[in-house]
Amino acid sequence: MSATSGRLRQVESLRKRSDFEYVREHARKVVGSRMVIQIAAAPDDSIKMGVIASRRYNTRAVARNRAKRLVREAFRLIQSRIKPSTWFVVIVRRRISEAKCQDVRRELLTILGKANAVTKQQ
RNA sequence: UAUCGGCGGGGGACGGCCGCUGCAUGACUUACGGUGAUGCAGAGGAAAGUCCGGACUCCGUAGAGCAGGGAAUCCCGGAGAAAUCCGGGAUGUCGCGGACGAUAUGCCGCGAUAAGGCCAGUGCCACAGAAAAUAUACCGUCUUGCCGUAGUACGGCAGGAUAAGGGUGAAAAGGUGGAGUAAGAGCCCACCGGGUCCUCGCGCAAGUGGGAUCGCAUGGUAAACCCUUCCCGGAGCAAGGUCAAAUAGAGAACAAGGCAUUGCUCGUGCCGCCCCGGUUCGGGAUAUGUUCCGGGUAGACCGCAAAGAUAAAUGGUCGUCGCUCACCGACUGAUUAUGCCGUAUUGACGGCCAUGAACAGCCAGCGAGUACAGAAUCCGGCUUAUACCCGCCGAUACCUU
RNA sequence: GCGGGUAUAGCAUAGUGGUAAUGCACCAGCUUCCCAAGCUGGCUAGGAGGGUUCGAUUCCCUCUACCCGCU
Repeated sequence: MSATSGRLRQVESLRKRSDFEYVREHARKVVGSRMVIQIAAAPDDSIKMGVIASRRYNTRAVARNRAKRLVREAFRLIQSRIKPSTWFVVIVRRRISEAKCQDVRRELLTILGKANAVTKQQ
C-alpha cells in the first residue's frame, strides 16, 4: 500500500482544478497560525493533499516554492498516520516563512488531529 | 591606508540517510498518472523586468498612398541575421578651469552629449519688466512751443527726437574703440563676430579655410504640434494542430406489427405503424431507438527540447570542510617611547639592552554570517537586484615624501 | 506565461509646462445645558531615480507597486 511507505508523489497530490473544487465544496475548515486546511472525505480510499501558496502569501516565487516544499515534506513524514479516505488542501499563511521543517510538521499534525483525521500512534 | 561609486570575472565543495521529476531497459500487476529494480539527466548570471531583435505558428497581403509607430552629427575598422556591442578619430553644442580685469567672442585643457530642421508654417515663453518677437519710450538724455520767476537757469503743460545708461528677467535684439550728433544710434569707419553666394582650396564626410557680398531686426523651445530622410503587415505557444465524452441544437438514413402466398425460408403484395376518433376529414402532441455527417466544449496528446511541468520536479535532515566577520589565547615580526654610549652648539644621526601596547602574519578555540534569487516555446541583446572574494578605474578623507 | 493599463492629502476623485482644486475625514474655535447639524479657520499630496527645459505633477527614459484581460 502506498499510504504506508512514506513518500509523496503525484498520485498523492490533488492535481486537477475539479479536485480542488470538490474539496472546497465538501470541506471543513481548520485554522492554524501558519496554515489553514480544508479537509473533506474522499470519494475513494485514497489520501491526497494539495497546497495553495498564492501571490498574496509572497510575491517572490522562491518564497512560494519554499513554502510548498516544506508542506509537502511535512506531509510525507506524517503520511502513514493519516486516516484513509481523506483529501485536504493546505493554504499557507505568511507566518510560515520563518518556520523550519519540524515546526511545519508539528503544526500540520496538530491541525489534522483537530480534524480527527489522525490515527493513534501504534 | 580606509570608505564610497563604476566596470569586468567568480558567485561554495564533499559525504551519509530519507525523498521528487523525466527518459531508457527489462520484470510484476494489470489497462492505470500502477508497483518495486537498474542506468542516465535534472535552475541562473541574472532563470527576474518584458524594454528591444529574431526563430516558430496562424491570419492578412497586386502595387501605391494615408493613418500610426520607430530611428537621426560625421567617418573608419571589427563581431552579428538583427537588436546591440567593441575600438579609433573628427565636428558642433553645453559645463568647469586657464592665459586675461569686463563684454561679444576666439584659443588651450578636462568632462558631458537621445546632436537633422524653429529665416516651411503654427503654438507657448508664468512672475517681474516700458517692452518677450510685427520690437518697445518707465526712469533717463536731448529738444520745440507756451506759461511762471528779473534771467541763457529752474519748474509746469503740450509735442517731438533718442535704444548710449539704469532697472527686470532664464532670455532684452551683435561686441570693443573711434568718428559723428542737440542727444544718440551699424547712421558711418576699423577690428572681432554673423548671414548669403561661389563649376574656389582642403577633407571620404560632418565641416573648415579663402573670396565676393549684405550693415547685418528676424531670440528660446521640436524628450511642443510639425517638416525632412530612412525603416516597419497583425497577433502571439493561453500561437497553432490532432483525437474527442456528455448535454443541447441542426441535417440525413434506417428500423417496428399483422394478414395473404408457401411444408419452411427468402422474395412479393395489402393493411397498420404517437394519442383522441367507427372511418376519410379534423383536433392535440411531435416523440423512441440505431447509425452517419458537420461542429468543436470537458478532457487527452502534439507543439516541447541531452532539465522541463501544467495545482507546476530539482527537496528535507545530519555531518565534515571552505570563505568572511567578531572575541579570547599562544608564537613570530616590526615601529615608536623610555634608558645608556658615541658624534655634535642645538636640531638630529648611529649603536646597545630590556619591557609593554597599537599593527601585521600564522596556529588553536568559540560564536555568527554565507547574498540576489527558481526555468515554463526557444535563442540573442538591454535594464535592474546581488552577501562575499579577485582585478582595474575614479572620487573623498588621513598620513608620508 | 503572454498582452494591456494605473499611480495626486488619511479616503474618493479633478486638472494642467509656471507649487495643485473639490468632497468626506482629522484638528481648533464659534454656536448649544450637552451632542448632532451649521459657520469660520487650519492640517496634510503628484510612487522612486535620472534627463529635456529658464522652469516638470505634466514631456522622455529606467525601475517599483498595484489592477485588468486571455485557459
